[in-house]
Amino acid sequence: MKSCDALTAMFREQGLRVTPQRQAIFRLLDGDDSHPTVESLFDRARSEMPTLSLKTVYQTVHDLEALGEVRVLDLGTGSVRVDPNVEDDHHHLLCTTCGRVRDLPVEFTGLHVPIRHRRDFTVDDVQVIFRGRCDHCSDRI
Amino acid sequence: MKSCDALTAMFREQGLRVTPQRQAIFRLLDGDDSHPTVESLFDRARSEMPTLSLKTVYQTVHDLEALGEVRVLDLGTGSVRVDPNVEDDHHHLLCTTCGRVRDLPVEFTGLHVPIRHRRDFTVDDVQVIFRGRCDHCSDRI
DNA sequence: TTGCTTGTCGACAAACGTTGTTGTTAGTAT
DNA sequence: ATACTAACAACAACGTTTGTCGACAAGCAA
Repeated sequence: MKSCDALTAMFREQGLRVTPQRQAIFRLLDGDDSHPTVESLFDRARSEMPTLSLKTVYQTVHDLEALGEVRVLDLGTGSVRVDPNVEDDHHHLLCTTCGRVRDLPVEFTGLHVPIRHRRDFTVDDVQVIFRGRCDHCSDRI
Repeated sequence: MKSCDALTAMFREQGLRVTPQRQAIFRLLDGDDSHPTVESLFDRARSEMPTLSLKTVYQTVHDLEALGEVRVLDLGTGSVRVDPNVEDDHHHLLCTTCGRVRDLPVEFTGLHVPIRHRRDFTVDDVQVIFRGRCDHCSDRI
């Protein structure tokens, strides 16, 4: 994701307005590698801006996604997660116990659909999800 | 997934009762490689058993999952999908336009977490999702 | 069969994450 | 400063999934 200033310029350029609400969300996402849910972003933003609505957070996240500045992940945890890291190609480790997501900055080779199965299908994107348990959760069995 | 008869025996063995509703669901899932949603299973089952409730379908699907006879997939399409193919290790092709899911019966080599990222994490399962467009959807742009 | 026990059914409603609606506020360009 | 209009907060609705519960039916023993 670009810097808050760059996002501000980019939003203006697209005819999108830069409001205090949006700037707060920019700031929260900047450098956040915890893959927060929209709800948790909302909670954090609301502590400094109590009247903020959840809808606004969703809207801003969708705008950022449309501009390619964040990626919205659905890893089957019940709610989507916001990943501001769109610069580096990466995959994800998901702890099925606590739900935490970690980036896996590795590019796998050979990850393509064999020709005999590729027929009738155009691949845009490959996503690899490693499910398991982080040690924090393994310890507390 | 095993045959309807085998499932019947397996359910009884586990102390689960075999009802006409469950048998109808067994029959619908047997040989179905369309990765139906619970809702679509419900619709089809209801055409031959109008009083069936959606809850019963969910319950039966979860029972089948607990016995390891189906896999419940959440590919971020908004609803979970039932995959009766648990015999062959496989991944999935997902059409982001129509939502159709296709099996990809390929085993990728080299799909493991590099040592330096594996620390603090125990991997149980790897899932690869190829997103794109099936030709049926590419044609109708 | 009969009766008992226990798990299941189906109707209803609620939980959850997400999106639509609406009148009002406020960012932006002129 | 003004006008235009997108974005806001508040609220309600949506779709998917789960909880509750009385009535019922499957399975078992005799």
